[in-house]
Amino acid sequence: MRRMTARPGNAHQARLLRLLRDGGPNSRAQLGDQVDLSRSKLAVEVDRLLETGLVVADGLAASRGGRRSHNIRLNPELRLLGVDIGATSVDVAVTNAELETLGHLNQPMDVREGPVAVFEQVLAMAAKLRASGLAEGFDGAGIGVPGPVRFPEGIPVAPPIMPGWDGFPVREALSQELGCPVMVDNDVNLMAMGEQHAGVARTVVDFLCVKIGTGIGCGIVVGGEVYRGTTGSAGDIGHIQAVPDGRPCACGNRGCLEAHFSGAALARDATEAAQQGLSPELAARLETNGGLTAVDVSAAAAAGDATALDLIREGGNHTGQVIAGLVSFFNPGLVVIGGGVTGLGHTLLAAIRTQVYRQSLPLATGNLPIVLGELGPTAGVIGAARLISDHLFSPA
Amino acid sequence: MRRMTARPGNAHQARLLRLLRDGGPNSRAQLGDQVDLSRSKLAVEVDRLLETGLVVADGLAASRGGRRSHNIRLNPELRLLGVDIGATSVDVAVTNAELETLGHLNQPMDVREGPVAVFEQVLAMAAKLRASGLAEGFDGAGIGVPGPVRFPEGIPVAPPIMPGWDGFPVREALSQELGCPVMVDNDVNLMAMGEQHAGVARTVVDFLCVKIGTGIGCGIVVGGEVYRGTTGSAGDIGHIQAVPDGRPCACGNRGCLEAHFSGAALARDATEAAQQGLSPELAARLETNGGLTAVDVSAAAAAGDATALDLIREGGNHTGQVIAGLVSFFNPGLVVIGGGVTGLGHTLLAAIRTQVYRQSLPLATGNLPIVLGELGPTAGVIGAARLISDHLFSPA
DNA sequence: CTACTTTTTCCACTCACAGGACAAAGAAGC
DNA sequence: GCTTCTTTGTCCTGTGAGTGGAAAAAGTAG
Repeated sequence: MRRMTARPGNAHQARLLRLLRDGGPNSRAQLGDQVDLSRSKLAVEVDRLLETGLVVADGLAASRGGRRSHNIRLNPELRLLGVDIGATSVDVAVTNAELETLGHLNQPMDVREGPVAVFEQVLAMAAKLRASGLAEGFDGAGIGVPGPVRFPEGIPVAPPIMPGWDGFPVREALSQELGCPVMVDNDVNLMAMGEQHAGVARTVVDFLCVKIGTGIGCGIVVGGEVYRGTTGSAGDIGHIQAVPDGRPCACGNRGCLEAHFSGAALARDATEAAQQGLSPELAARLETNGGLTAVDVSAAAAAGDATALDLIREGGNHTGQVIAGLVSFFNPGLVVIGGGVTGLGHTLLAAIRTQVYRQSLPLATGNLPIVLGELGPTAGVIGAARLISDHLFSPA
Repeated sequence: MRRMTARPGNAHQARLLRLLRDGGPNSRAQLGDQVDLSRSKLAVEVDRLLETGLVVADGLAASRGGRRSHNIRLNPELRLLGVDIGATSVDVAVTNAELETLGHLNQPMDVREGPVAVFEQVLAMAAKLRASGLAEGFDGAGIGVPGPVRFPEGIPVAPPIMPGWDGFPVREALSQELGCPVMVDNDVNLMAMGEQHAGVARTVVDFLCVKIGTGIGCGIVVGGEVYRGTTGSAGDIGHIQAVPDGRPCACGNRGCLEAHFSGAALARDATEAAQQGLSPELAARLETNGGLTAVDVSAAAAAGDATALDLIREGGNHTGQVIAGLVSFFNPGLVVIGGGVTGLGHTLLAAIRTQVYRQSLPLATGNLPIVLGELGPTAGVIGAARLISDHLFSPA
């Protein structure tokens, strides 16, 4: 199939495309109910969209008591690529234009190997998905990277955990390789967009999305739009001080949240506890695997190991303390907790909730849900697909 | 003069009104350079605005090398009322539509006396300004109150330091009394709008405005618009924990920023220091005035009193610590420090800067100015006038 | 006084859009 | 099977907004 290069010609068309993306197939009449355009105008715009090939007719809709309407849907052959680059692994997924995941691959990877090696792997994974018949090519790709990004240009800036990526023109390079439009963003922002599109944050306009993985970051959504800050580093909460004169952190300060709780910190604490003989459960796992990760702590906690539970609780307390401050400041309508450590589940959540509800003022917490993300590892790739679809579905 | 009741009829007119407000008198041709409308269209819209009386012709502009253009300006008889209600005093000012202050009154007041008593005083002050010939009536009024506000309705919600104000329909009541449109907002948000309109934040779109007065609050501006949060309590940073297991706070927790540094806390600490004989300077002032306020500390510091300087430095450290966290999270392009304690000046500023620059990451602080507000006590009333003018200058 | 600019008005032409009329297609009731 | 009513889709015309050219008005520069 030849790739679509068309873009909506005006704001009305963009609006319609987004309605079809978010609401699935729709009859012309139903669309008319949602957009406040005259029937004639609507017909003209829909016809134009049909001409571009971005949308297609799709049979007849059920009758609403009179003549049956023709269904309209986004071209089911459109394909978007969602890439979520983490610190230690990468997710690549193919979606249709309605952002339904058609195929998903996850592979371990080390982001420190640099952009060239990583994108070689990403492109190979994309090729694999293509080869399996899911796509013949891509109409757009969204890329998430674990660090701050100069958003308009799609270039990482001074990313602490990604040596070799600073200034690498990710957007341009991948656009060349893939032959389609590409947008790049921080992985945390994409997780927020994913949960907003298909997860727990569907109905909220102002919310925070805290991702606890190798590091800790926070996606900020204001009025339905991701807020990125002046230099693209908004949400970088890993280095907020959680413990005065606490542990030394890689950033040079002491007591940073990330130094006290994150995938990396948790693994280190667990190893230490195992070596000190505090936890037979963890010691056994250390013996077996030759090392411990957050997943081991999670499993130990699930098995009722007291030390593992303590570690999680303590980390949750620190995280909750920082989040409590953010809640007072930002007054969100929802806080989503996600990332690799969601396996820690409700022990973590309970600790965070306790801190936030105790420390923030009632007006801010009164009706504030604090929940785990719904999408798990797919949040990032769905958010990536949504990022690029937002771009494709805006007037040219 | 009969008050203007007209409102712009469409977005173009609203745009023109705001240009005239922010840029002062302008020729038709200059306006044309800024709005991307055809000459004919522009002429039509300007004519309509002239008809409504919102703008008036104002002689001829200087030649730009050819025929001289007619000047257009906002009707100089328009009058806006800006009211900034603090915890212990109230500011009332009259401005023209270009938000130039024509008259300004400040009186001590206790917000705890409740809305009825306070508004009696405010209305008397407004009447005084009217009587002095500055205005014959008001075309709109903006009101700032020291607590969270349900913005659309203009009603304070659960304000901690304003007993008796919870649920009081400020907007409706004052609109009745004054006979003009009224908008109500948190005083901190108004200070931010003031500094944005006429102060240090003129060129920034994302910034924070920290107001240290009786309490501590923070105005948040995102993309040029004030962000108020889900329940209107965004920016309420006074109860973020600054010191673990610190001093007890009125809110029931310990270690809140406000308990360790604010106008009230500073006065208390100074009194204590004076009584313990740590500072002859402060003791003398305590003797003279029978009590100490932040102003006394400020004066003592200016006189070189070591204890006063220490108090300010320590407070600045706590404040800076909290702000450092907010900077990491929000990545603003500017931080403005204002409020009653700006008299503490550069000692305070230096302490805050030290903490922020030390604790936040370089990407966020690299190009981040932290400055004192430029407008002092007029920031609030100018912001109030701007709030209502934004309302008046939007399509009906 | 002439040549050139800038501003302003005037006017004809285009184009988007709303909304009514009508045809097409189906549902519900008899 | 027939009639009546509802919903959907198409066509068409009138209206009003807006553009851009032409020319007049009012300057400046030399």
